[in-house]
Amino acid sequence: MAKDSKPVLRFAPSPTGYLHIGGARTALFNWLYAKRHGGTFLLRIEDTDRERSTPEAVEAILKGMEWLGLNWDGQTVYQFARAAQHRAVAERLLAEGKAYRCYTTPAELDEMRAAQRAAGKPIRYDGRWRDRDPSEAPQGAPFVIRLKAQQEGETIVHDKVQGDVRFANDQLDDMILLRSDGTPTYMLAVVVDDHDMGVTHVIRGADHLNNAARQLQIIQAMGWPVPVYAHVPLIHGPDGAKLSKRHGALAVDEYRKMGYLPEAMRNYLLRLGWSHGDDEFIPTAKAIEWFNLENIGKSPARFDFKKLDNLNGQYIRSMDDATLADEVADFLAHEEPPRRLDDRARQRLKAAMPGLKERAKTLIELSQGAEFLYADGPPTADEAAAKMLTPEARSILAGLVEELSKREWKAADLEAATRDFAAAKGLKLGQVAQPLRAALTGRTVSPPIFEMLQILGQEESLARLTAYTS
RNA sequence: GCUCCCAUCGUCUAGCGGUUAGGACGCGGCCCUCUCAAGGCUGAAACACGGGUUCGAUUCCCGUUGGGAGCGCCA
Repeated sequence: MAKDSKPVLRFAPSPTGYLHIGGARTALFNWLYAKRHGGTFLLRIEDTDRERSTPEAVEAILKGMEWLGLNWDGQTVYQFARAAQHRAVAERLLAEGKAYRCYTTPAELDEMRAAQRAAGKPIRYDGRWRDRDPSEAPQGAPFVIRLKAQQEGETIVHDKVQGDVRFANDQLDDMILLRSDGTPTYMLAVVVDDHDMGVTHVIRGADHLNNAARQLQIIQAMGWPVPVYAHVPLIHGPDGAKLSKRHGALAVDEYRKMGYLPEAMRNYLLRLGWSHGDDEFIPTAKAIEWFNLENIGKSPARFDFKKLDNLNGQYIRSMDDATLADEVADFLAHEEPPRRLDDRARQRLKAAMPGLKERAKTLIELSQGAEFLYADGPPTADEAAAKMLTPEARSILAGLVEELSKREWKAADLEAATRDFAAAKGLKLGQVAQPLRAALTGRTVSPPIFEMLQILGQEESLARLTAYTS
């Protein structure tokens, strides 16, 4: 990268499954770096595996990126569409004597690997066609094109996260560039695409570190500039093993359904493997300002829902009430089946939000905690609430309703009335407030009850309370 | 088997030769309190092991052990 030019980043998932949490973090790091340096963030779908790539997976990846707010620049590049360019590079390498045709059959390769395994030898292509004269080629037999890789010296990957990683060239075999059906392999395709797209920085999972050395050999053979590499350690499950569906390797869409906020996800993912001193709460603007490659940790991290929950709760609390109310309404509308809140429900939701939001870690908890606001009439009491509404409690409630009816329907007045009532009866406030809560909300847990009385209004509140006093 | 990477509280991490090893999540206690939260205070909790280098190692080097990734005509 020239000193004054802007970096070009890319996220290059293969559409063989949904966008999982590891891919999401890789995308986030690329996106942040591009934003930080005023660069470009591209998206390339690596769909050269025709067998396993699906349109559904492409859709899921695009949706996931959008939900996470990771917008990319320009058109999405589909790798398969660029096969001709990939092939041209292979042909050029062949013409220059930097690649060769290999006629080894899959069966022969299997046999070779089995023998190597049995002998405890490293498993790699033995180069049996590397130096053969083309005239020895079997007529009309299928062949692949292999890179005539450097065999001496070493290939060094200068990595921003891993440091200088050295590979002895005799450990790297002659990789396939073009398959026997003429289609390019991943190794060739990435290198050619990154070059053609002007990619200057490659931030990707550490599972590609070994590949980097091989890709470097192609880059060198072509005499192309080498991008800056940053191989990010993988994310592990809670048990330390590779992340799988068992733990956190869910589609990012699942996190949406679990009620997490995109910004909280970004914050959590960022802190998983990257740090900025003791900072934990890092809104996106700060993340863009602070993100760098130097502070990416070298060891794999485990996914922890508890911490995500906490962070999500912090974001919920920091949001303004109107936005959050819309967020909840939107979340409910996406449920199966969808639930639509009418205007009154929305107004109550917004009004109750200050009390609601500090009691929820996810949108699910938030919407459930507000359940009693959505519809009129006495809510169905849950088990604990029903148990609390004993005959004694009901008679206390009856007395309270009488006092409340005389007051102005304002939280402070209602609370004063209730306190007076409790004092007069020789009861603790809780002995009155809890039955009140149970009758009004159907729960034993709720936001401050006097505020809820005010939000529900006199008519609705009394309707709910008297349902238990007659 | 071969190559490569990693190793600080249970988890995420700060630390970049000399610190009472810091923060966050989670967990315990106290305070606040109409419930539950939130908030405040507080407690328990870590340098994997063995050799070096050094006046001095969590920090630098080597090894061991333990994790992980890769070794396809997959990406």
